[in-house]
Amino acid sequence: MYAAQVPKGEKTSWMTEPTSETELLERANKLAGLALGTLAARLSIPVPEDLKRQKGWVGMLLEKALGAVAASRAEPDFLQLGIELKSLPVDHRGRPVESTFVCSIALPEIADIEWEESRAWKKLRRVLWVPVQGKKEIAPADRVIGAPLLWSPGESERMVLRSDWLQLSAMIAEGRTAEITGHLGEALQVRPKAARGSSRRLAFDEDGAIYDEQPKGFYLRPSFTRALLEKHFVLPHE
DNA sequence: TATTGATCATGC
DNA sequence: GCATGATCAATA
Repeated sequence: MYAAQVPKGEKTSWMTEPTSETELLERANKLAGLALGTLAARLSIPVPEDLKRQKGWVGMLLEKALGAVAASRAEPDFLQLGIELKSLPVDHRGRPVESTFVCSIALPEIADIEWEESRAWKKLRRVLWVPVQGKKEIAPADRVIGAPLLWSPGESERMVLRSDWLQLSAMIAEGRTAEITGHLGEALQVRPKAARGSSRRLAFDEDGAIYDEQPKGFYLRPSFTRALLEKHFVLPHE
């Protein structure tokens, strides 16, 4: 049915990994202006009424539409290209309405890792941001996809990210994870990341004693993603 | 109302 | 259980 409306060759291209940045960007540009319901119909993917029980639905949909390989791994979505795909929920002014999850924190190993070798940096060194209307008032099917941004942090952004990461990972390495809250970090913060409150993983305190604590992850604050969008797009003030 | 802490689905 | 994809919802 919908297949007849798809130009020849395009349907299969959605299923394969893009081989260049240009190809990825071309695909992403074609999605701009589309409602999620329209895209989902093309891919024969059911659309949920809301995202309460399918919080990652938008991200998964974009992955399929752009040809990312669906697999769990602590590497960028487009491995060959070294590019991470991130959907970014925005309000009517184009401002992010949520923080952006970056990566989980491997407590035992973070002590001996350099920033340049960190999971966080590997994910953030090159990101394809795809803004999507993200206000709850708009049903998922009606949310419109925005213009994509292929981004790498600039010098000042790198400094801020590195500084936050250094501070937070040092605290973890010193066994001071109990002192870490979401208040810390200018751009990068540490927050819980788990399937349930009872999830536990190994950690150690200042005396080196091992104990269980809630799994945590790095998140990008909305102020940071807002600034990077404003740097590349003209967004309304107010 | 902005932000932090809690939570949901899926795959291996 | 832990990685991926995130948003929900209580609270400051």
